[in-house]
Amino acid sequence: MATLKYSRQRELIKDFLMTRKDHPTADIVYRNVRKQNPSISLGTVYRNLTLLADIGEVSRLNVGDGVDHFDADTSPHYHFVCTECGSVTDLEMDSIENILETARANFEGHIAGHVTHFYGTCSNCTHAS
Amino acid sequence: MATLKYSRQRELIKDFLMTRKDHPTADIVYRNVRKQNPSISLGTVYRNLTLLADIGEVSRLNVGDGVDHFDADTSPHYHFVCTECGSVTDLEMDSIENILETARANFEGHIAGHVTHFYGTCSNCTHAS
DNA sequence: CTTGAAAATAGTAATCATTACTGTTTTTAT
DNA sequence: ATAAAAACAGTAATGATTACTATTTTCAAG
Repeated sequence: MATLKYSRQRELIKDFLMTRKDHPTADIVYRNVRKQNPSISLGTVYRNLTLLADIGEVSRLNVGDGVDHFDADTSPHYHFVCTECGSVTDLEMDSIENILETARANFEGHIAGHVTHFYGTCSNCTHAS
Repeated sequence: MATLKYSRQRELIKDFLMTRKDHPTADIVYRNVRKQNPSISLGTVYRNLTLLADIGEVSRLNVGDGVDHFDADTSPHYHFVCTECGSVTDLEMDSIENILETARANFEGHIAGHVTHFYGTCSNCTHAS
């Protein structure tokens, strides 16, 4: 039930997200998609981002800044958050999925996954003094 | 400047938090502290939790459920979030701080720390079918 | 022990991200 | 072509948190 129907708005949102390697918030998506479709509503952006996240076509990131970020790259990777400028970027690094074994070692219950992000000062902000 | 002055309310909040090993939200702190001081206001609870977090006497946890949790135990440790019941508990496990080295390996910038929490089904919810 | 400036409070209003609602428009299977 | 299901635009509502304000506490200095 609830068969998915085509929506131009959803396509625009997904397309925009794929052009970005930073991780925009719903509001940033909204402001950009409006350039192609000035009458799109913020609610539509939210609804579609949630829908896309639910069906696994995008992922929703919570990095503790009070706003959700969205990423069209759903492959497993890690993120860095700059505490100076607030930017959220991908981190090229080896897998740390072994931490799941560490966590499972003496836990009564089922550990399905983990949420990890790193924070500090990005190279831009480090050099900007 | 801004010398800290004693406050009975702040003491009640801190004391309550120390009695709990789960990680209550501001609202839960509020509802409990009211038992000792029925006239305390929610704003006071928020302000003091923020203040205590700022001076490092408690830590603020963001586990992605849209509400901040607070922990009187500021020593480094990890948390587990049950996706069934929403409970947030401590995880007895070895250090995974080595992931910082992994992350720093080829990153231009300064990685100061990481935020990690695990999720899944707690033992209660696993057994409850 | 007073006292007054700084800090904190209670209560309430405001903010901000997000979700819900509603009447209208699109999509698409038949 | 058509009509039920989805989606939409626009707007109202929600919920956590912060800001504001007049009043009360704290506490160092006289």
